[in-house]
Amino acid sequence: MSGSDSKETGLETGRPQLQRAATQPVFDLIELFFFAYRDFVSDADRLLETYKFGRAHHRVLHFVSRSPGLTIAELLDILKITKQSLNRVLKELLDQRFVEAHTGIRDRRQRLLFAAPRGRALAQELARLQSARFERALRHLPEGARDAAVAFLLSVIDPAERDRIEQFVWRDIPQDRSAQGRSAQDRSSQDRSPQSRSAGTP
Amino acid sequence: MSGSDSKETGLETGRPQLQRAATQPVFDLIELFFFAYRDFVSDADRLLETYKFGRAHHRVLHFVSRSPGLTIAELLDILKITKQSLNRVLKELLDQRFVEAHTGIRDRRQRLLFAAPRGRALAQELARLQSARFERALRHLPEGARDAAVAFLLSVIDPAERDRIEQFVWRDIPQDRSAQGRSAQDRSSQDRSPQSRSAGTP
DNA sequence: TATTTATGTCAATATAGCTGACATAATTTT
DNA sequence: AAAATTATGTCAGCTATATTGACATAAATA
Repeated sequence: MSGSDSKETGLETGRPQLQRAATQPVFDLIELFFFAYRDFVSDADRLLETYKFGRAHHRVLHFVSRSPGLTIAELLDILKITKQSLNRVLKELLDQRFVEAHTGIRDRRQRLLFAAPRGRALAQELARLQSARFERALRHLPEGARDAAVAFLLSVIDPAERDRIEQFVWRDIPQDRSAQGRSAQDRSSQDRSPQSRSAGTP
Repeated sequence: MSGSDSKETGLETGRPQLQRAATQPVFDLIELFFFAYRDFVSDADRLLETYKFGRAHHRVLHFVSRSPGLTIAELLDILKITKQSLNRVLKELLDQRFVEAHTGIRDRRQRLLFAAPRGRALAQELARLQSARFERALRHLPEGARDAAVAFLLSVIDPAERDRIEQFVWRDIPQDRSAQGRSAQDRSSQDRSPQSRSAGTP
């Protein structure tokens, strides 16, 4: 499995990148991804502290806010945690009225989750903070950097998840107030790279 | 959201961006970053399980392996955790001989950390796994996607940290065996950081 | 010599996750 | 209608990762 590669580099020889790629780890991407993510979450962390909330609360609040009417099962599927883990933080968000749950209409077993006003406000502020970091980053990057970043991140995601996530991220949100965004066509217009889309690859 | 783009994006114009940026969160980047990172770490997680190690072990092993002779203080500075937190995992890595510590020569209070053979092997395998994800991603992206990703991630990092990290990531590694190599794009070769090392950083 | 530095360690606490077992109500199947 | 399945909740206990605070020791420095 591992080992195997030990001496052969093909790097010094100035070989084409492809070959090197296959043998030499891309340390820079690995490390930059780590550092970038660490700083990315730190913005929100600081604000959350003032509410005595953690990252788990943030994630729940974010996705509930982004998807009014989300069910527990859907949320679990997005977060990929157990219901016991979810329940702890969700309960706090419910108790403190950052989130509301309404019994499902079609299926009364379900609980449809909605961000309450204060939850919406907090979610918005958190998103604003994190957006600011990206905006600052993009401001100094060349044209097309945003699309390139989107395409890259999307490609890093598990192919099996990619389509679902893509749909989630750019779907039309059944939102009531805050400005809405991106429809399918919207995207295709300014769209990202050619084959950046999806794993379709196969 | 970020939606609006096509028209008021400002990206194309190069400047007005400020306006949109300030008002509409870039939900896509926020969410894609979250999902991409989640999948990124999951590769390593699976392998680490078989050793009964966690992410904390991975990080320590990775940076020690990448920086033979790293001191405790330097490692703490990279990881941004407390020495108590570090000590728990480091002790396990030392006990199980994935990492070795040698008394410093210039300063005998210091412990210089090195990856032992098994540690080097594991670190390499972990890096290989994570690299594979990036390689797969880049394979389907247009020319220049790698540079764009690097530039993006770097820009997302706190400006205060950026130089130090940049130097860390692309410096020449005092490596003994495994083939070395700087990336294709090759930064203007910069060697050891001016102030990167040590906590000296005021 | 006195102080500072690099590191280690003990104890208590918090957060975020996990497994397993069991409970309840609502829906679906038979 | 009874039985099975589904959506959700909950109790209990465990783990991993992190924190703060206090204190200890050896080596380097002032």
